[in-house]
Amino acid sequence: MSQTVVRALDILRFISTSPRSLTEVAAHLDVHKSTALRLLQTLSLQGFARQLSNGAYVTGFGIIALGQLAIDQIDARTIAHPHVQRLSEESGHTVHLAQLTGDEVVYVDKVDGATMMMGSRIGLRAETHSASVAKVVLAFADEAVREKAITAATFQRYSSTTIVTAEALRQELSQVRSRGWAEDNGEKEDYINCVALPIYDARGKVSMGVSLTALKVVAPLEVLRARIPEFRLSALTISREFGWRGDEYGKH
Amino acid sequence: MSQTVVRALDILRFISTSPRSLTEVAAHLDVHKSTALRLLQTLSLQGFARQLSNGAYVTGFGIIALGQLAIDQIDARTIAHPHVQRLSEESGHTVHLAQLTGDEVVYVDKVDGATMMMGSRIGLRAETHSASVAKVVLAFADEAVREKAITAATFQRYSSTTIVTAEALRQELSQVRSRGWAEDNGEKEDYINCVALPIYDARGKVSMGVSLTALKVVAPLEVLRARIPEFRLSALTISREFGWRGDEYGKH
DNA sequence: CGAATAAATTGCAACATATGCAATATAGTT
DNA sequence: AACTATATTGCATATGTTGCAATTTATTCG
Repeated sequence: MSQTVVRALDILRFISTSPRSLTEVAAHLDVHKSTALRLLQTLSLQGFARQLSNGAYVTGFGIIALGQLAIDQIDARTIAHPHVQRLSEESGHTVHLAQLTGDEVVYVDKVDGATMMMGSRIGLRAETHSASVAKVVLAFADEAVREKAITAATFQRYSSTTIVTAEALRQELSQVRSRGWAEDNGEKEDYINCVALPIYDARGKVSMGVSLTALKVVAPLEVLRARIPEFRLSALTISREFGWRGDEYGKH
Repeated sequence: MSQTVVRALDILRFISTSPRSLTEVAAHLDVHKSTALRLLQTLSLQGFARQLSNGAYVTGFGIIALGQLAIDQIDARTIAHPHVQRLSEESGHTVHLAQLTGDEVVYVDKVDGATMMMGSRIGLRAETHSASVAKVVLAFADEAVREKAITAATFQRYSSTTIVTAEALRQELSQVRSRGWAEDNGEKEDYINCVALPIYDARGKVSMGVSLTALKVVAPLEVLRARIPEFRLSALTISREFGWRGDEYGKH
């Protein structure tokens, strides 16, 4: 583990949250200002950081370019994107595609609905105990993977409906397996709800999920539930493109 | 300048082009495999790289997340985006916004037109000697900045119309200043053309440009030129939002 | 399926680099 | 102009990175 590299990457994360002065960066890393300065100089020369006219450091365009290339490289996204796009157009809602990576579920695609732009971000992890795409992927994942994710969950309460214990999450995931889809009833933001379906691959495994998200005032949970039959057709089509050959979607 | 950090960032750029094995990364960096492995392990643990099931390394989701945050942080983009979006919708063409950073011009926003998706990427630099947004920004930039950019240009020939000498570029930029807009007549890709206008800021300076891009078969240069009067209104509006108070757009 | 080959990984001592200190330069405030 | 705060640089040295050798794992071949 390279301490110097960890520090440099930590700087990148720190300056991505808001413009930061040299003094702030040194304090954040708990190193001497000359050390922080040399790391920032290296990052800047390489295009990964840049200085505003007031001296503050922000993320450089080199990161943006790499991020864009990385998004293009996500295989799952290439295959599923036309479906995600169409689902959003047809439903008018925001559609997310997320993928299991290690023991967390990460957003890999997203098309915003007509009425709103959401705070979720490609590249960020979906909350294990609230996000419906995380629930649906973990519900159908290997038990070892599921338990590891549950153990790592923070169970931070965001609203009155947030799941805040491991046992409650296990029960919820059991329900997801029974009915074949996951829900988020305002558990992260109390004015947003969504439903998610699993995507099966060639081996019949689930490592991806797709969700429909909407403001409650625009489409309450019942409205999203009513869309599940047609949503399931899309999820089936996506699954088939990933090589799934099962007979009964959502039931095995 | 931190050699270790430079190596790590070089790895990030290398693996962003296609999935790479440990052996390839070590050869690329010209270091021992154990050195490359430790750097890759550090990047992976920090979420900046990840390993595919076959052992190859690709860009991690941490980079994607940072790239998305960085895009959100670009002030120019926040202000100009509604206009860029509207311009693309109204014209049906791809619209780019680019900004001078140091001595190069970088794409900071882009909305694809109805007919096609383009290869240009937010975060990447616009070609100094061919891209119309680069020409328009440099034409109206300080002479010192312009000369530095011209000196650094590669003048690589991409098509029969590419500008390949510094003197020819200076003449081109002089013409841009005279008529008030820049053009790319298939100079990068011979089937694409575009026109670009400067954006003035509160001090009457130009550090941003906006362009309309189209396939020649869809909209030849004459068609794009014909759009300049209305395009100029948009560029004026954007300039005013950046605080410009001049009387005669494009003429001072 | 075992042998051979190639790639990946790890422990550890050497040494090259990253580090903090002190001095200096620059910017901002009173 | 004086004072304070922030940023920057040269340099000696402490320490973290490095490559080597050994080991483990994966792949290929007969």
